[in-house]
Amino acid sequence: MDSPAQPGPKRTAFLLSQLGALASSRFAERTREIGLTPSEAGVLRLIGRTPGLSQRALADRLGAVPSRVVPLIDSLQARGLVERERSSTDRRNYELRLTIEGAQVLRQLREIAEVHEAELLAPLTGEQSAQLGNLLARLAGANALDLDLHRDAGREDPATMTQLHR
Amino acid sequence: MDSPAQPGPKRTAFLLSQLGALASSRFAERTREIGLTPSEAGVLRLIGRTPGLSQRALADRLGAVPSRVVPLIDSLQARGLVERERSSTDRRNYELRLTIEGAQVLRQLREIAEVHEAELLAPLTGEQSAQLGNLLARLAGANALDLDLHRDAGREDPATMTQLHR
DNA sequence: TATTGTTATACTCTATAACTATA
DNA sequence: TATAGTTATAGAGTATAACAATA
Repeated sequence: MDSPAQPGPKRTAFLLSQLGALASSRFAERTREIGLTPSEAGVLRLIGRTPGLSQRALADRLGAVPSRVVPLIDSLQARGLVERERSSTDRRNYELRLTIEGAQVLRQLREIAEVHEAELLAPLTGEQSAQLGNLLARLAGANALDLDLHRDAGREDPATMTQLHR
Repeated sequence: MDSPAQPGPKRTAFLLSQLGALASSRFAERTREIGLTPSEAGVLRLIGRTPGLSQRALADRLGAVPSRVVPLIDSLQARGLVERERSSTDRRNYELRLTIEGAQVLRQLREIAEVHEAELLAPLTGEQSAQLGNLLARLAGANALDLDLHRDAGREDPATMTQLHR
């Protein structure tokens, strides 16, 4: 049915693109099951990590435009997962925080991420998975990938798969 | 460096998503320099591999809808890279082929892919690159990925995520 | 009646820029 | 004047479904 993979060039970069897309799409499918888009999942994760941050700061960390953040927070707020509170020191901006329910959903999200990872790497042995993780980490570091979202990974590493900006 | 103990989730799936997106976006940037979107590049590759195929067959292999293929071929044809010829056995469908120029652009595309891969994997040693290629191939095989396609972003599911190029 | 390709339409997502309220 | 947030609008990209030609 499909051609024999072969010609000259290796296809590692190609595979990386495809598998990355597959991983993103599978993760999106899982978050959808709990009523969240990947973007919303990313927002919950960032607010959980930095309670009290403003929409502007959130937009910056997402690499998004402020106007885009508005309906995102609107939706999460309408579902009771996030709350806006006017800053007492500068009434122009909000301080964003997770509600109790929001924190609970974030925990669900972390479980989802673990299951997602386990299933994705199921075809590999434990050693192979570790190897893959190391190689990818090396690539990410060398490419100065936006690990901004991952620095500080000391204790609360949320492991959300997708950000707003792709 | 790496948090060893702890139920802290690994981040391999996350890295895979991020690096895949990075690889796709870098490749898109390169194809754009020769006036092609990633989708168009994929079309050229498929036609080059299977000369004479119909738009319907192309759509199927792209995981796209036939109506989407029309403007894609229109554009490539207008630039003299692809030609439509009515099938003599079934006049309903076209047989798609690359023109001389189209074949030339396809060769450019292959060079671009090689450079792209080399730069992406530059941070790794040759052995590490080979290792990574093997691990990714194993994952792709286990997940029944179609290795002929160059997917830009999540596909695999009718209602998935947004595509990435701009 | 079924199928290939086409067109027309609508929907989704996103950015841009104008607007308000605070500073 | 500058900044946080909001709203309105437009643009790109895509799918859906009706359509014409051919089988």
